[in-house]
Amino acid sequence: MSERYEHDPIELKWQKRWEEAHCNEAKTDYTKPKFYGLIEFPYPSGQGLHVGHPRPFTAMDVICRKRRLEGYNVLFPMGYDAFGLPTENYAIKTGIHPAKVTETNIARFRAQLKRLGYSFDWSREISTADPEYYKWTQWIFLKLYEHGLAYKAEIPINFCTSCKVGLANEEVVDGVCERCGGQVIQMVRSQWMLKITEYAQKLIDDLDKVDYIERVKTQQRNWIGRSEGAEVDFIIANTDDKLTVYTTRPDTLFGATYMVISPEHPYIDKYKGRIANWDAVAKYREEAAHKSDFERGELNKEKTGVVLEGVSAINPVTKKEIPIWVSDYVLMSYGTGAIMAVPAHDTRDYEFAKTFNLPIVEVVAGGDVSKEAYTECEHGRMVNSGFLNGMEVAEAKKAIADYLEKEGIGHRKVNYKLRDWVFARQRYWGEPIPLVKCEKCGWVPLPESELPLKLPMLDDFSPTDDGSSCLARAKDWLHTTCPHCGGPAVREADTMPNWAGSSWYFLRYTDPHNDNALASPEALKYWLPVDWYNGGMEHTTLHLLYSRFWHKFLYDIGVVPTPEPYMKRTSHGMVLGENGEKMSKSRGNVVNPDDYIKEYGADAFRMYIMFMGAFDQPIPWNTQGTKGCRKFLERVWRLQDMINDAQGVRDSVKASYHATIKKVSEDIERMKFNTAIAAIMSFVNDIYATGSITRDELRTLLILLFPFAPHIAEEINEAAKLGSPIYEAHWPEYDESALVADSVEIGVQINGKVRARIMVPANAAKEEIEKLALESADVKPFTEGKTVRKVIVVKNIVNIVVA
RNA sequence: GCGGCUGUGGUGGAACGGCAUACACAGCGGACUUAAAAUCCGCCGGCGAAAGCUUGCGAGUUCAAAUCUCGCCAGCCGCACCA
Repeated sequence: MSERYEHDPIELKWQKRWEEAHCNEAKTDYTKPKFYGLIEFPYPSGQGLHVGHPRPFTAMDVICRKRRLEGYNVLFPMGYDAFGLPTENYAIKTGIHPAKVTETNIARFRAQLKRLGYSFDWSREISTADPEYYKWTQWIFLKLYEHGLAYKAEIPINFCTSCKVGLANEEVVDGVCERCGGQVIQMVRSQWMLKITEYAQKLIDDLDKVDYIERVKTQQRNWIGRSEGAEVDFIIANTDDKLTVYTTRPDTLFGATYMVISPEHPYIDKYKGRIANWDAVAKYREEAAHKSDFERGELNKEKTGVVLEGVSAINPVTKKEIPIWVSDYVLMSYGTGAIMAVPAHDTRDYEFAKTFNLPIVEVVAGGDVSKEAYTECEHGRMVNSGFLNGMEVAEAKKAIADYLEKEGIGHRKVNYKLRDWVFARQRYWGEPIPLVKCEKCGWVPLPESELPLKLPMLDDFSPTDDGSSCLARAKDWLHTTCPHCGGPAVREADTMPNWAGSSWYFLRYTDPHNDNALASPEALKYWLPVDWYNGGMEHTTLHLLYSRFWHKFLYDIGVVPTPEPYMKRTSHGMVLGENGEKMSKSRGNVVNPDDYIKEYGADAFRMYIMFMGAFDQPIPWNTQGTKGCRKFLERVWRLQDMINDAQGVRDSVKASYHATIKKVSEDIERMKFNTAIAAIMSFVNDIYATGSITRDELRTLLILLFPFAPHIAEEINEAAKLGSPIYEAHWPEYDESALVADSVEIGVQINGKVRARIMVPANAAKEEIEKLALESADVKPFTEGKTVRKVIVVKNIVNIVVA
């Protein structure tokens, strides 16, 4: 009898053995076929791992372990996205330096990850907060700056009037400060921006070059939000000045009965002297400043606005004078911050016009504009539109654009919803921006030799009164000399957003200890692109887009060899709390895996996290679940006592054996881990039904199990003396011919309803199956006295159509 | 609001447009045991008297729909300074 299955000693033993064998480290042999598997590196929070982390980690571990057995040189690295807000807030509260906090948190994460038996290449571990790492983050920023992709702009931040601190959107709850409940206002600051919009078209186009799951591509396309339309100039009445709008519907220009500008639009101040109701306008603008773009975009809220009295515009085609309104549903951040309102054919304009009794002029026939806006009108014909009358919408779009361009009052324009990236935070715990402001020379980049520009060691991390980070108080650090002229200069006190370090970390893994470059060209050439990147859907629009942008830039300047960073992108569903809600500290439903690992072992935990549901779907955590997988592993453990003397694979389990190899092999590739495990379970059930197992059957079973539950697989393999350690084994192949049984049962449908099941020879011709089906005793009653109109024979079903 | 997604037994889920409920969890029964646990073997969706009906609801396409299309209803995720 084998000993009882005790997970702790077994798992610790094999973790040590693998480490000593260096079997999970990527080789620098650039002649072998390579596989680069990547998962999103974690933010090392103070709470340690929660059960959501292991889902993608285990999945990619399964894939990478399989790839190694298939003979690939595998790079499966791990690191930490270590800069961030919670660590800094914790430091403000406790006075412990964020670097210290980060170090402690990383140590905990590392220990937890190692305990789970992941086959990470620990020799390549990185942290974005490490100066050796962020040196290159700063280097990339300087390259962006050098190529004109970094610029300063006036951008509002959330500012708590009570704490005197800049707040992240997340920290603003219902318009007030999350911490103190104080009033939050929008405060405009000059901040560094990155021109991601310059890459908008490439970021859309190159989605055709990569193998991302479709919903990721769709979400990226929608986020970038390309639209084709026109910019149109409206003359401000009684001036030579013009107000430019962007519209995707220039064809409806004759229906523009008023205009709306954003509360932040510069024309409000420009025409202050002429605005008769200035007090009302100023008040409205003040109120709008307290709302986020998100709140302002809420459609179901009542439309608000105020008209500019004394300032109006001229519709360039009807020549009519139309009013200009200010409303917060128009955002300064999209288009020109001004719109022409065509209430007959836009839902928001329609509601606004109804609220304020503005004229509604139908310009596309087909709807009923007395009831609602007619927006789905691509095939409608133009009316009330002068020279456009009678045209279809598409035709009218072209005609009006030609007209605008001919008359010089507008032009075709492609617009993107994508906005440039605000690349500055008024925070301490981030990468310093390596620029200084010289009185004489303006903004001057640090020379590469001065990188990394390290964060100064401080004791007090609280921000300053004006919303700057505490770096603004580190005078010794802040005041420096200009690298250009040697005169006095001041460093940038803002730091980079945490997205910076994560935008290129996959490059560093290829050559993590390189002092001379972010990675050597040889390493980049061999390892790139990442073959398979798995991450959460929540990162689809920000992180994934930001890192594609940086990569494309680095490609354009010759630093990286591929135009796209990731060949394949898949996404896992979130692990929700037991109540079905997203796990969060505030909801109090965070589950820590430690307890489960302790009680059931890492193998059982890993199996359950893969077995619990479809990988791409969100799933609530179930405390009971791990137990079932533990029971299964014990069932596998007991196979040791069932080994017989037979050789090879017995005929009695041959079909099942080969089917299992096929199913597990294919399902891992499709990330159908739950059904792969179900197949292994079924095979074990089949083995139990025979009462014994051969050594060859067991060895194969353990190899199939190894990606999911590597420790127990190694242990049984060793204890039963089945051969070399499994990490040195080859992934098994299956015999297609062994899969087919002599005869198969197929269903017979009459008019689409299953009425019978018949046995047919496995390789029977369609005609033969049809004959057997029609002759079946169970089928006869349904066909008697009726005409058989049609018989469809497919794979494992026959459908007989009778009438 | 905008964008993405989901809806199948008591529970988690399975099902290239082709026999709905694989594999598990829970439950029930049997064997073993003085007994219990563990283990092994088996049963196990609902409604209906039955024919049958039944994959959130309602239509459609098809020889055939959980799967495709449209419309509802319900829920989840993201929305640019959380990571």
